[in-house]
Amino acid sequence: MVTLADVARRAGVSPSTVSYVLSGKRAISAPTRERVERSIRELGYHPDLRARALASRRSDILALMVPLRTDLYLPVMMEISLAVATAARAHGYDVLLLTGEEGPAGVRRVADGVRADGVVLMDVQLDDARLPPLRDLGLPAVLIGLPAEPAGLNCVDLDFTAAGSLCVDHLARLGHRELAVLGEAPAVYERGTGFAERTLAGIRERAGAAGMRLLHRPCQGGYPEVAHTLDRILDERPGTTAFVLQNEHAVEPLLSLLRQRGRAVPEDVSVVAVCPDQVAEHAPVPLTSVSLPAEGLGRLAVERLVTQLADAPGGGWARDGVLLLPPVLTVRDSSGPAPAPGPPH
Amino acid sequence: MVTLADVARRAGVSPSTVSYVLSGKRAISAPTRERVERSIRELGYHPDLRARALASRRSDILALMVPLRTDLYLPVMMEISLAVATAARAHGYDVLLLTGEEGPAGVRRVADGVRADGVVLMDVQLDDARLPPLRDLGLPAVLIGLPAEPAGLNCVDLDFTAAGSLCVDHLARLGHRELAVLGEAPAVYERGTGFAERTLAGIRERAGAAGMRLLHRPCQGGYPEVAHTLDRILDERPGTTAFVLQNEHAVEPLLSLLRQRGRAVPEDVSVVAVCPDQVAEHAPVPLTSVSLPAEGLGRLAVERLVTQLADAPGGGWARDGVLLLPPVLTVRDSSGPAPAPGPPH
DNA sequence: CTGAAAGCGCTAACAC
DNA sequence: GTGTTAGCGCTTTCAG
Repeated sequence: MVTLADVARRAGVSPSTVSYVLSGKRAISAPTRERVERSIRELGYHPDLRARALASRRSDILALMVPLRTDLYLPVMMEISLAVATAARAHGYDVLLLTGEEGPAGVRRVADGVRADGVVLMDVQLDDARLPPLRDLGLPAVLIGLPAEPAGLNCVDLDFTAAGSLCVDHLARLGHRELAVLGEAPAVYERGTGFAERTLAGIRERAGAAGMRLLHRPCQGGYPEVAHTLDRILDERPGTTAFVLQNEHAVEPLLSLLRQRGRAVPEDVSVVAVCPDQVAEHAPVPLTSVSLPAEGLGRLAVERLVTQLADAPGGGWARDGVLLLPPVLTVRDSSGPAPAPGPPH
Repeated sequence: MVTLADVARRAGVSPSTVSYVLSGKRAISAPTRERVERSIRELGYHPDLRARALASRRSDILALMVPLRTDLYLPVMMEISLAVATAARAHGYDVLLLTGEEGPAGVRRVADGVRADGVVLMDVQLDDARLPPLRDLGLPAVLIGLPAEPAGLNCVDLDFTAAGSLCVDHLARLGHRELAVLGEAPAVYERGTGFAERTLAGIRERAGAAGMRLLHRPCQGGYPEVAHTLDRILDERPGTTAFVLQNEHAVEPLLSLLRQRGRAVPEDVSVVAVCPDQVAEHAPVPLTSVSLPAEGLGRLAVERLVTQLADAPGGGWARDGVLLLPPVLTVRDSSGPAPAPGPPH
């Protein structure tokens, strides 16, 4: 293995000079730099990142903790992960992949072993067990999601409350008065995943303001489950003309089933979803939707973390607090004017 | 930060003794070990992994290179990634996440900087640009997928050829004589992704042996594309009674469209897919399928890599060559006896 | 069974 | 503008 000392010897300079040429942390005369660079090239030298990490006390590694659940919509998680990896590379960092399975212990492992300079946490629960160790250990972190008590934490997320409101606004303007929400799986609510409830809150608030009737039913993905839930809804509120949808697993089934039940989209009922654009675009009926900006969230998380690391090398705390991205609604083919009131189906 | 030296001092032993207690690499008397362990506990000592990596010349990190493509079925990739992460942890390794975007340069980065002890490569192309650096640098590696020239490489994959054959066997036994293959997107074939062609080869071979007529059409996912391809197929071969399907993005559209075209599954046409079980189970009609063992592949890859690292610390080469998992077909609701020959639809 | 000491390869004061 | 040198915290010979 070629070491920095080898390079220095061959260039006839001291090791520190080579180091400084590499880091740019002090001025080097042109001829010296030239010789060092030639030496590096000729020897095919590459710095040993482990040694650098030890000596400099920074590993240039960011840890990313991704959920390990099957009831979540994997593509979104994957997209965020890849965005994090890509953004991290763009800032000179590598990414260490931790599974949510590890929980708080994973956070400790990383902090105690000094494996990473900071951590990005995905799938943050309202009362997330990983937060206490994070605070105790002072590990620089950014959360994707919003816990119940975000004080002193650096969080980024979609403004789900506003997203919910936006969906309702759109439907209200189209004249809809009877709204049904096909929610996330019950497990998601029980677990205390904030986004589901925030979306609902936004929907509720705006539906109330607009004088709409509202029915909310949690719903697991899959045909049988959606069929059951849909039938209950239509039974209870036959006049329902609009659906808001948050569970990506329910998109296909819902559209399919509505057609089977003889309700045309968007002529008879409108459907609006909160989901990734890709899902909305590729649905049987392209969906009017508020997009879930997976890529943006990942990139943003990294940028905030990198900033934090630069500002306070060695464990500074969040300076920016919570950042909620404003939702954007794209009108596609699944929403239209409420049908003229007539005899129930 | 608590260091090993602190622990040693407090326990009244030498640093090396503490190190040996930790590594178990030499016998330690019970009382000594006891004092060291107490000292560790009381001080809350955790070894600095960077220092350990430098001194021991192993980082206990595995690199994982995941594709960064949108035309691939992300859930499979995600599942493999998580399986790799989980398996790696079970063997005491952390996982570094690299994106395929980095290509050969990524492999070099890891090897040159000694960031990881080995690497797992996903989405391997027939003529993969990452393989030359891998061979040159002697970085221990396992590929998930099968390149054109696997000599000297450690590869794991599903036996896609056998998977194709298995699908055809099943359909042949049910009496089908006219078979259509809805293939992967054209881009996938062009790129030289081996699995698509291997599946097709298996299908071709067996269909020939069984005297079946066979039509293959590449097909991108999405409703419009599948609709177009399906119509072409039915136009060209109205007597088609069986479909084999490999592109997960085409599952929903195909089933939907068949229904729209008045062909009942499985009464009029049978559909068999090569896809993850989860996709097969959650389709509108649960699909008879050969499962894509994402989790198994990930775990297997890690196990082989770990073995390789243990056998030849510091860059040993593959010892086991190629391992292809035998395919397993699960009969669900989408396949049935060929309909009695009658007038075309 | 235990200790002393020489590194691992790089960084960053501290000198000049 | 450059060199000297003491670490970073752990592992691992070599001695005993």
